[in-house]
Amino acid sequence: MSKIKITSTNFENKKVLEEECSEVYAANIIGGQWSLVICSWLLQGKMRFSELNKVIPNITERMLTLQLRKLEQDNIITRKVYAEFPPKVEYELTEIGYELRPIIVQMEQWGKRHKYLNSK
Amino acid sequence: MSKIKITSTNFENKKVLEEECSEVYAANIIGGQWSLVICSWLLQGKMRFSELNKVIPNITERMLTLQLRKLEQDNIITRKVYAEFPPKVEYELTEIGYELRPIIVQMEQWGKRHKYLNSK
DNA sequence: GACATAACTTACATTTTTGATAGTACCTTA
DNA sequence: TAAGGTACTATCAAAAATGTAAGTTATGTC
Repeated sequence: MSKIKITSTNFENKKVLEEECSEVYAANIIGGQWSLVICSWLLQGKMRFSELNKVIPNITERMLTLQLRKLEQDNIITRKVYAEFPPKVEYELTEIGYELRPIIVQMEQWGKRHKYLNSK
Repeated sequence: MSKIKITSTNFENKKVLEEECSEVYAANIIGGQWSLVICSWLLQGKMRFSELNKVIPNITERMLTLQLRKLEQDNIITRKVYAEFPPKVEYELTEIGYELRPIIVQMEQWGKRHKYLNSK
């Protein structure tokens, strides 16, 4: 996360692929280890940092911060800071963020089916 | 790829998440850097190793092999070896593999829309 | 003045993924 | 006998992602 060297072959490969395949472009945006869980929760409405931290098992504050920053950079979520004490920050999906819903729903269904088939 | 330490925190986190979120489970299967491109091509029908190598820009034989092996392990593709010379190996999506189509299509559409919005 | 709280940062370590390069086995054709 | 095609493997190195643990900041409360 965050430190992609723009001189690396890996970066170059991703760039080329993203240009040619929009599905890879999408995957690179929502492909972080915790991105999908975060988005899933946010589909139900905005949440605070601490709430996300609570409902997502095992994520560290560091990783949560990193993923939220990336999602914000990619315009998937917005970040709203309240001038209160103690601090309060709310995260919410953007319009295009909410449009991830059908993808997430389908992935969930597919995942369930795949699990089921593999358990037979 | 391939060498996940089952004692690592990362492994544990993935396991727990996959159990709770089928969409994360799905993402872990199709989330490799090249998996989606491979699947996209295979949606059009079976292909040989060398054909995939040709149409996918910049992928190395090593990475192609690794990804194909993983997809095979996960029952997304089948591998058929012909007893010919020169060697001929064909890869084809399984039934559940073909069922990725709607996901891929939607990710592609979403990706395009996202790109468009971000360019404005 | 010590302590708590929410939302972070920072520095460092480990794990995981990807890349570069060279080599292998097998058979066929020149 | 040598060269060439196909589908790989093996080794080593680099880059990228994730995890651990300890701060930090700003302000209210006891």
